[in-house]
Amino acid sequence: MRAILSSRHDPKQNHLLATLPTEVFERISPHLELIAMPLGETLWEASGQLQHVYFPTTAIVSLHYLLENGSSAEISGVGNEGVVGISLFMGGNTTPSRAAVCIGGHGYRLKAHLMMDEFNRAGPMMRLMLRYTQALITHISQTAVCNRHHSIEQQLCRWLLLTLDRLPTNELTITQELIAGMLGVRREGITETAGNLQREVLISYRRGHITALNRTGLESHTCECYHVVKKEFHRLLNDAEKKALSNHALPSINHPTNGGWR
Amino acid sequence: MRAILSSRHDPKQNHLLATLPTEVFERISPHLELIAMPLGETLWEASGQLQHVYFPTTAIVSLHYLLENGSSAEISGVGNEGVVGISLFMGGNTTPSRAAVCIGGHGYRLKAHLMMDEFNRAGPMMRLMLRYTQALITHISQTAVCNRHHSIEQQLCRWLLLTLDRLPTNELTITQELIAGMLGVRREGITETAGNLQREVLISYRRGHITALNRTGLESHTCECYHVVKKEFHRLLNDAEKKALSNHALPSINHPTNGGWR
DNA sequence: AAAGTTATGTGTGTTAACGCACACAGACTG
DNA sequence: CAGTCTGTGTGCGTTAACACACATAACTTT
Repeated sequence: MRAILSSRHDPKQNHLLATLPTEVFERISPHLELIAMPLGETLWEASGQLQHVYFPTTAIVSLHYLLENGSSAEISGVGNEGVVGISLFMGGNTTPSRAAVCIGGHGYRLKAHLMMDEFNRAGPMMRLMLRYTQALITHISQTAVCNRHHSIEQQLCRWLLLTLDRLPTNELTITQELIAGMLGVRREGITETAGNLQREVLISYRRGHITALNRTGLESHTCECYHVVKKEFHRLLNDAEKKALSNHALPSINHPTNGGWR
Repeated sequence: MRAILSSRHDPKQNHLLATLPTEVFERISPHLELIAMPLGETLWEASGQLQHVYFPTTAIVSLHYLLENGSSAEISGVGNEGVVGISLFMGGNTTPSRAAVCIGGHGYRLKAHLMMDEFNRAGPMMRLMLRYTQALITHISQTAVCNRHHSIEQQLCRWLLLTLDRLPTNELTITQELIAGMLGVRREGITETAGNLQREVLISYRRGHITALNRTGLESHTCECYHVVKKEFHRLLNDAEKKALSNHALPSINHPTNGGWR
């Protein structure tokens, strides 16, 4: 179900794809399939087998875990800075967690076996995926720490900032209920906290929409976790990409200055 | 500072080393250096560069994060089932977290460049390390979920079980204060919970030592997180090792039935 | 425009974990 | 064997987040 290839869509809106050397990109680009990723769509259930890997451009996917008692918690989000489905090339092919679209939009997907072929060349694609995986590990780790020690307000700000950083706008289309599910807290807790942030004119919201009004203000209300994650993604996927991807004399080109992930 | 190679020590006490095909093992084994890993020793500070990777045999290392306010939380532990220093081959060479020995013992280390040489062959070593990394990601993810939703008692039981599974004995040499640091809770919380568990004759303890008396009982007091982690490690590093490591017609041999990680 | 659906607002009581303060006791040291 | 650490036990009061129960309000559908 190949969708319309309008000029509004470009695989290089995904920073990982944009970072690949031309040679690699040209090899896979005929097989990149533009897809709509509507809010709520499930990419896989816990322990489901992967048929594709997904490179979001305007969508954001939440990797999260459902507990036996029905509560949930997000492990990490993935937007235009990343790829969904790392367990494919890490060797497990599946995980105990789920993946679902939490901000609707678009993305590109690539068939699992084509990704494996490219990964198995042990070239720039492999190195890029491993670096991304390392960044993701930091993100997950920081989620663990944040869950333990920080307040709902700090966590909400962290989540909003990380999400906004992946989008061109400063408006999110999402309900408070969904956010509560991500953070693994009660919906009422989000309502109360969002109310406070709105009173301080850091955000404004209406039914199903949140707009950031003051990013600096949000940053001052969040915890160090936001900055740690940010910094690590930058270090692994921007700073070092030139030298790192070109290990073993493989040239790397075409790195956007910072890819919006600042 | 090569230590005494007594018959009590054998690199294959580490399950990853034991899983490597003979050819690979024989290539690196001359460079495996037996080291004492005394309680409290720091393998690296946050953002420190890696000189070695470590394969614990009888020691257990805690990967954890120190917050600006001084509190801490463990991200994951690593014992004889794993390796410390994955950021080396993932491409980052460092992480924002620390690594310190939390159960004293021994292990083997391998110089960073030798590990990289072997990894870069893109053979069984690489595949094994990636599978381990995937298992570690599950462990970290589950820590995040557990931190959000489960009680101190459940978490203490999880931590004790995961730790005991890595050791031949059922006695741990560790203080309640240290455990509190791992779980990121107050020491008093551990004292109280441990008191309850002792009253129920699941454990017994004295100053600096904890002995498990009833594993089944502990399992019934822990949360699903313990089982999820267990199962995933088994799936990735035992079940699948034969076929998975031997992708591309590379033979795998010498897999201990379950390596104590049941 | 009315009806239905889904999102948000607010209140009340409950609780697990916290922070602090200090008593006590096991274990090593001189 | 006394002295000194360093762990463990216990008792406060405090608090953030919880669970549950509704009221209200904003979009959607017909």
